[in-house]
Amino acid sequence: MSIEREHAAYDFAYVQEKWLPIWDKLEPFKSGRADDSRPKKYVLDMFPYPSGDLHMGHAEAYALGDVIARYWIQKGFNVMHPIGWDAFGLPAENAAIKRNEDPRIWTYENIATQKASMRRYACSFDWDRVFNTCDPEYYKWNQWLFTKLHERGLAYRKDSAVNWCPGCQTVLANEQVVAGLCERCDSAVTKKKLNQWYFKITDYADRLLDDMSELEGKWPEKVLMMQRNWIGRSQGANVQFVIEGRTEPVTIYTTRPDTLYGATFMVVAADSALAAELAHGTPVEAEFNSYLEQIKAASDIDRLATDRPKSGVDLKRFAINPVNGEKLPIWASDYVLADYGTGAIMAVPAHDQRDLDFAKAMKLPVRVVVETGEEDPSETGIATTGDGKIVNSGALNGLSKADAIAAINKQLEADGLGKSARNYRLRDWLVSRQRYWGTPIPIVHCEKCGEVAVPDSELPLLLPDAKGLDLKPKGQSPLAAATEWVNTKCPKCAGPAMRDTDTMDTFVDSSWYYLRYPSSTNATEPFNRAEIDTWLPVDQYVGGVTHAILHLLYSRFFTKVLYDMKMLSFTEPFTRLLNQGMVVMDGSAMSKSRGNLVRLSDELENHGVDAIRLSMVFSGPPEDDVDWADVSPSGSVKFLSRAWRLSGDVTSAPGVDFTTGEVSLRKATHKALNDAAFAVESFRFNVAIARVMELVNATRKAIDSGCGPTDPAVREATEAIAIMLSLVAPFTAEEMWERLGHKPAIATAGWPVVDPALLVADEVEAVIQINGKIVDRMNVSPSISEAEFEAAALALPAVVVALAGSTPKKVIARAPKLVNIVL
RNA sequence: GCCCCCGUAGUCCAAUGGCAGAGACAGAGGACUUAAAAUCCUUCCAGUAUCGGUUCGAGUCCGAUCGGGGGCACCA
Repeated sequence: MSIEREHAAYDFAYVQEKWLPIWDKLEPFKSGRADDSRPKKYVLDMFPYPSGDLHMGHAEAYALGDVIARYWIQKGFNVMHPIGWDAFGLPAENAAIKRNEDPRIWTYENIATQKASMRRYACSFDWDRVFNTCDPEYYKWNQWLFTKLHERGLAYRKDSAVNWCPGCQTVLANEQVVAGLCERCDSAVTKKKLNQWYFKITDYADRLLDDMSELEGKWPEKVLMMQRNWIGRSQGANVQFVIEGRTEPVTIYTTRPDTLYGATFMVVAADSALAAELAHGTPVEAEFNSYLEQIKAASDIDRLATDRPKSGVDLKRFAINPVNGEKLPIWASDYVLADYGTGAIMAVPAHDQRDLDFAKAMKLPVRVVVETGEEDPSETGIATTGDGKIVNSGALNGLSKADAIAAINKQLEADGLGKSARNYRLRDWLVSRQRYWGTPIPIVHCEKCGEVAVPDSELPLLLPDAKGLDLKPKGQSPLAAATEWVNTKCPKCAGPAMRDTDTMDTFVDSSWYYLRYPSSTNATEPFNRAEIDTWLPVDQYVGGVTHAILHLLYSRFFTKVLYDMKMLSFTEPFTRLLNQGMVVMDGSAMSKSRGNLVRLSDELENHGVDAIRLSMVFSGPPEDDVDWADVSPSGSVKFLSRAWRLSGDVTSAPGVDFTTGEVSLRKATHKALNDAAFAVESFRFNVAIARVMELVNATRKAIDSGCGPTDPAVREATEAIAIMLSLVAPFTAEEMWERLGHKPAIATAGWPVVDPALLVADEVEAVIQINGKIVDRMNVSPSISEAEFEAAALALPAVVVALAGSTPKKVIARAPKLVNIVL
């Protein structure tokens, strides 16, 4: 590469090749160790899944994370900005089946590819801290944590109707079912009765909800909303109903105990044990059984259809309403869920739409007990849910909804018939998976001892070799076929026992990985407490909103569990969160089938790394989607070479005294540094770049038609531009830095100190309004007093004319910007 | 059905309740050039979805409507 070419024009390809090996040697992003006295920052990007090479979405996410990490480094912080790979999971396994090879091969190949691409993309990662979740050194601690949760009763097995994906041939967590479809393969999810492992996240529902107050203003409001919604806490009451011919009463859950007198029937979930019991031995048992079969056959999609007619079976049994002794018929229906509340409800058709729909379909009575002023629900078919005066309700008559709830709760409690209760939409986290490429569950099943955890000394429990195993999904874990692996000895009694053949949901892997980076090679513990206390919690987490519920909720859960285990001193893992938008094309998500896929490698080839990074960051607010059709990478190239050209025009020597420079350009420089810093800290990266563009324009003007290239202010401005650009366009910035006579790496050059004296303007143009309309302007000193300012405004000829001798009603003066005279 | 967010030039987007325009894309014109590219300069374009309110003053706050996006969804 000749010198001539280097200086002829900005050549991004040449510059990229030039600096990478130099940076490899300098390692500017190695986070400081114990003796580093700089204040610490932990900036974390969500780690990628190695599904192939990096794509446009990665390019955006990592560009944004890089701006933040590089900014704090420039600001003098000891920044840890690590990366790793979320490497277990189905895509690898599916690829392995297709190619008939070990999923390890595909996974580690892709990791190598992505790693090389990240290096070329100039990500400011600390490469010493890398790990992959499929490394036995990592998943060993997954297993260790599983046994700790097991010890505490937070990992348990139960029989339950679980979400089953017929495509992936595995169970799914609630969180992985989106609108009745498998989030991965879009197959219609069905129900299957299975014995599976769960984590008891519901024990933490209240804390997961209440601790969110601490994240207010630091996490996107949207994410907090989604989590609140997902946890779905509801306040109500449990009420006992005596059942004719049954010794035990049945407890129902209601949020409207004030409407107890309006109950006209009871409904139990058709797929609950209670329903089966109530139907058993009655004349309707056959009818009930065939109804149950029908329900089981229905997919989630059918269940979720909004206009689905109500169905059910009259069990010909009766419950006694505890408040008035009325006999209520008991129905079994699928509109009541077996796993929410108690699986049984009192139906108040007048004031609940679902109950009303059911009552209409089954010709059951409707009784109004709250006068809301709306029309009769039995006429309109619309249940009235608002507040009003209670009627037809004995002692509650005349009360408001809130008062009635308080009164009836008190009464029920006194009579021992009920008490206030809470319920949650959140269910326990189903963690078993019937697939190969994941962490083996470290449990041995012994006929004598039951479930026995694999002892710490035997961890990691390695995945059996994929060779010889049929990985094709068949509803049972492929591990079951590894007979030598499965058949083992009970760690407790040494008798013959069998290993659990399921693997863990990969979300277990990502629920604590951020704790591993500070001591990523630690062989004796999952994470080192001293390192954790230094670096954690994560100061800034950056990632997609797709993980708003799953990953972020699970991570918060794990953190709280580890806190309870006294392994951590904090209860929230991520202090601040930034959700970047998606990269789309012409308004819709990129996909091969849509034919609007933009290849990152092509874009990098055509415009260079810096221009792509700049385009991503400049396109708009980071949380908005980037529509690639709206951005102009060639515009970014143009701007970068414009900035680069400045560095060749500067003629003063490095180290020249800036204070002798031309003042107006100096002011522009210091204002840009100040404003850009503020913009970066408030995640308005696009605005920060606009400030740099302004300064580039001002510097260009100063060189061409102002103070000229010899002025120290021109050097000061150009160096500031290079440093600010280093956050988003590291190659261009480094090249500028060298041309300005400095040594690499600019990444650690430091953000120039802003001189507050240079932030004050000499003169400000003030606006003079009469009744809010602008009549004149005047130049004033920024330090002018309010009184002086007002007097000057009133003395303006335009104002004197407008006033015509009259006295203004009111004068609002906001020195030094505005005077509003009210007539 | 319930909840949340967002509507600013042709486009992407700025604007602590105080001059609607910071920045860019696209367009137009000019300088340089034999010409083109590149570069530099200049320039057109909206009154902030609609209606009402609060205020000396509203893109910004409040209410309603319309439009767009998102979340949850038979959770009693």
